[in-house]
Amino acid sequence: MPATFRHLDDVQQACSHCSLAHLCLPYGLGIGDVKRLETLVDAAKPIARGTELFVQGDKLTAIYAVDSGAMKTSMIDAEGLEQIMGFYYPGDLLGLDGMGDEVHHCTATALEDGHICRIPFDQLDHLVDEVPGLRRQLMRLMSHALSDDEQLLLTLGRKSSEGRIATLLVSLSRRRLMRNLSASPVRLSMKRADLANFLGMRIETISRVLRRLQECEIIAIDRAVVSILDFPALEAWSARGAWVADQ
Amino acid sequence: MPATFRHLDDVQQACSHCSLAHLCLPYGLGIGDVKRLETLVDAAKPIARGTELFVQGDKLTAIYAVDSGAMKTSMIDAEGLEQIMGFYYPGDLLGLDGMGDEVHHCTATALEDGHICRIPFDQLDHLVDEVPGLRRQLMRLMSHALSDDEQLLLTLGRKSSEGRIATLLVSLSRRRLMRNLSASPVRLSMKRADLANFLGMRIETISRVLRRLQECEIIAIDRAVVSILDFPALEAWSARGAWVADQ
DNA sequence: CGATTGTTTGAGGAATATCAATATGTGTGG
DNA sequence: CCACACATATTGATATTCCTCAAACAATCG
Repeated sequence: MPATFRHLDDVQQACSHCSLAHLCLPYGLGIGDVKRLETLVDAAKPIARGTELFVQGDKLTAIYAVDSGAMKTSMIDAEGLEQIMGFYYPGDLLGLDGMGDEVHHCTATALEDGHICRIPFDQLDHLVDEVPGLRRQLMRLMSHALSDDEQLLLTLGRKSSEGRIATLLVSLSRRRLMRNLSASPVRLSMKRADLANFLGMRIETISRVLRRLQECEIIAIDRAVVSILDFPALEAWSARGAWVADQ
Repeated sequence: MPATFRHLDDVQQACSHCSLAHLCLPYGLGIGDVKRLETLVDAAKPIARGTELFVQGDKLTAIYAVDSGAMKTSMIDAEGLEQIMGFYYPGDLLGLDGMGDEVHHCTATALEDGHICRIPFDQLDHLVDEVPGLRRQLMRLMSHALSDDEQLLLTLGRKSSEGRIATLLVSLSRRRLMRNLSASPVRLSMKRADLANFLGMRIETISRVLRRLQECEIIAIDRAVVSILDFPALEAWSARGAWVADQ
């Protein structure tokens, strides 16, 4: 067995611990296939806040999964400005967007200290040719990852600032639920400036909207931790300012 | 030879006429592979304005290429509102976003009478397993198609209304250049309401900005046809209101 | 603790949505 | 070909949202 491969016992533990469950790659594969895949995944490695996991333009050598902590991805757009693409929490996969041409399209940065799983791409790529179901699953994940982000960014584009914040909070909360975590509290690991960049508004406006949400007792904020007190109300706010397209 | 396959002579003509050239699938494949692929493509079929080529949720049975005319794609988002995802002109591929899970994620509608090429998915899928380069090329196209749209929508999110319109015009013009067409004029086949939906602003604002661009003699509008008189100026406007992220 | 970085709050102004009215274009049947 | 109805686009006046600038406040880190 090559040195990069680990024993199946270690691996089973690694991936079950990884809470990725149905969101991660194994979904839809046979038992044997999953085991072969799991042997590719390195144990979660620590990453320090501010560290870049990969940089836009880097050759894609691996796919990553957030084990603990939080990450952001960002792109430098045509005008040379940074645009934050998304925020990633435990269970989320990173680097899928670069699988097409094997180059990372964005930069991934740690928002706080955490741990990251690494799935070497060349080994995965070989396995893809051997296991028919894996290619499907990868493409499924790829298109889902992209369309989820896209969907969020799209709807944000037509909302008021209140709607944007509420939508983001609802989205983060829903993603927690999908991982069998409690809907609340949500941890906003990113700085206000990151939020502002992502949501396309100013940090001052972020502050004001969050204050308004607190005054209405829809959320409660303690440092980075946001407790959702009234989920239905938050959802109602998330529709706010979503212009109905005329005709 | 199955009835659905056509003779290579017909096919060569079909794809060379199709102006997809380097943008279409054949790019990067060997001559033999290209010929095998071309046998899958049906001749361009007419489509009437307003017709839906495929609908969100439909099983993916084919990939499409715009031969003539123009198309839009749209999604119904979580709040039940229509969100226009993009506009497609001759040479553009449609349906790539659904390749992951073989379900169309958006609805494609003809903006004017035109012609569409159809590439049956099941046959393409078989070919993918046989021709190694094709899978790469498809994933490349897939991720590019997605990231191009995403990029545009993203940058739009942080721009003023003037910046948004200018950016869209520049983008449409650049896409014409990529197909060896003249940069100008650009045909805005879609209604103002579609533009407004896509750009996240109101139709009245669209009107006003277009008027301002005309008054500055940067563009000239005749019906749906927009002539770009001063490309550098338009590019300058496209950066307008692109907030510099603080910090 | 200072120094630095990040966040909140306030006052004023610019951009853009909204509402209402008019104009232009497009298709249909006489 | 014209006249009408209907859809689409433009224009104007007003209201609102959100950004800008400026300052105070809180947190973090050496």
